[in-house]
Amino acid sequence: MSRLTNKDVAAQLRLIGDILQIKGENRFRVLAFHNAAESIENLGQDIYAIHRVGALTEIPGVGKSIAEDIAQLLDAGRIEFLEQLKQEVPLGVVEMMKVPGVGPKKAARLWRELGVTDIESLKAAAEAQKLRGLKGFGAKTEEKILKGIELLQSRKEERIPLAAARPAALEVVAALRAILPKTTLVQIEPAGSVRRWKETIGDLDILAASPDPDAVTQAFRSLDLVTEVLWSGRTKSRVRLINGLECDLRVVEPRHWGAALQYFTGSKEHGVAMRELALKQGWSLNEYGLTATGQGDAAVGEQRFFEREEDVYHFLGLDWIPPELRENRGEIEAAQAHRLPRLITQADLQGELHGHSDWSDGRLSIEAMAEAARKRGYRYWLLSDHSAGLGMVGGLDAARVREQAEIVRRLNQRWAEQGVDFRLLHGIEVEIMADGRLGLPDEILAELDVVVASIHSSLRQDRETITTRCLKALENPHVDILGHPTGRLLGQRPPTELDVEVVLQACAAYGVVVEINANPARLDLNDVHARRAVELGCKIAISTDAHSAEDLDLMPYGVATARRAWLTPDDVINTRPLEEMLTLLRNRR
DNA sequence: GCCGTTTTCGGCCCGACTGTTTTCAGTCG
Repeated sequence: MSRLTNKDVAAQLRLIGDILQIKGENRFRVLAFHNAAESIENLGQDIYAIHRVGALTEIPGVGKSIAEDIAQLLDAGRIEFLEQLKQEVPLGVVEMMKVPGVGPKKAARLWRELGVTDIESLKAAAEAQKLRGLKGFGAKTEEKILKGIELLQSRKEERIPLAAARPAALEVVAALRAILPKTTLVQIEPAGSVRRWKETIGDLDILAASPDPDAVTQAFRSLDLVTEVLWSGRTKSRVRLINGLECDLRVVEPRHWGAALQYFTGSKEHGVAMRELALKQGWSLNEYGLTATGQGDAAVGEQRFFEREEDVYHFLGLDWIPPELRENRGEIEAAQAHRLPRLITQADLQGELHGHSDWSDGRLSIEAMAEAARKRGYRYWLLSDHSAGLGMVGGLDAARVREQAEIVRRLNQRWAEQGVDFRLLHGIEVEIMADGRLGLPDEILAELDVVVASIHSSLRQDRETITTRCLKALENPHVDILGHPTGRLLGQRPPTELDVEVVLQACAAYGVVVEINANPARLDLNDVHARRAVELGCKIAISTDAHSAEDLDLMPYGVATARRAWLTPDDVINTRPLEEMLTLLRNRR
């Protein structure tokens, strides 16, 4: 039996919830399965490890019953309850819920009343205009479903990388600011997962505050960036942008701004937890503000509005929670106890510890890259070109490394003479070869300031092989940093099978620093794993892995990932002054 | 099915928009 990931387990539980939903089961029972699935996906630890110590019920949202289902799945490869459910409802009917506008109720009726069992037969039925015969279904619903199927089948990736979505959201914001006067457009900001800096984005959410919502909605609908208005109401509308992204705009009155921004930033799970917390204090929380339920001290119906978001949190007894933390992973409890971490910021960084020149696959000379780093305010930058042992790009052999050393020495000498406070560190991104040996001999590695070790090839090795390979590399005392540990490329290449938990434990034990690769296509480690790494005692380096000067500007994505992982400046070594940072590396043994 | 500053029962977040319903259910986020 192949090993399951947390995501696989979550998918099975979610499927149970979906089938129950189609069967019309109690919605809270459905919710329980969906909540448990969400919770397992957000877990920093491998679910097998939790199961091994019998701690499944300690996972939030997992009780006795769901714990038994998970145990069955991990031990026997199948959940008996799910197998029964699959006998009752065809999987194609569950799939039908992916079509926009088709939920559990419609899917169930299409199946029972028309005999439609999957998306293909749904399409055929809609084309034959059979849907409009059903009570509650009309011609518009039929068209909407056909269009939805087309959209679904044309779309390859459901979510796009933040680096593509964020500029698009900012562009919409800038375009509206350019058209509307400040008196009409009092506030406007991207909300949703863009504001939380989530690594991938489903659609864009933008929030505006205005005394004249119609004017803002009108301007939004007629932007040049908009190709299609999907629907549009009094305060809320959805369009498709020229880049294919869907974008929602919500307009509220200025006095509602604080509550609305809290509401539309999400995540859904954070929002639900916040509204539950408010209820306990006798207030119902929505996007407009708080309304007293009569269960607390305030009189029923009493309302509170907030022009600033922080005041919503403060009113409920919480410190303001940075958007990056809003995933219901303990941030509300921490804010209540006034124990939120002092999150790292870009300004805390003093240098970078992973980058390339034209000696391997970078675009610029060593000097140009170093100057680009210096211009961005860094005090040090690590030149770490690829080593030999990596077939696809011209990796450096021992002789070339020594040639580089001379160039680095001369550049540093020149800056020193000019009184420039900048140091070019000489390192390598040494290849961890398929058998775990490194791409350069130890005596060369010993001559370098910092060694980053990474995997770029034989990415499809099985879990045990690639984990053992990585552990072997970590044992080498010259390895300082483990680069982009899982090798994933968002939307292009899945992570390797690497047992991240075991590797992080080894990094903690050996004192190897773990990288958060800031390139938005990588973000590797991701937020959940980075948080786990620090829990296990690892230190982190955040680096862009720059191959050009512009790549250096990708750092905000790495910082955001670190913030989503709850990291403080203390957890990250490149917040330290040069000598202190180097001492940390050298003292690891 | 889960959970506990209403703790082993009785709750479980909230509202906008659409389509087709003449008063609201379904979907979505």
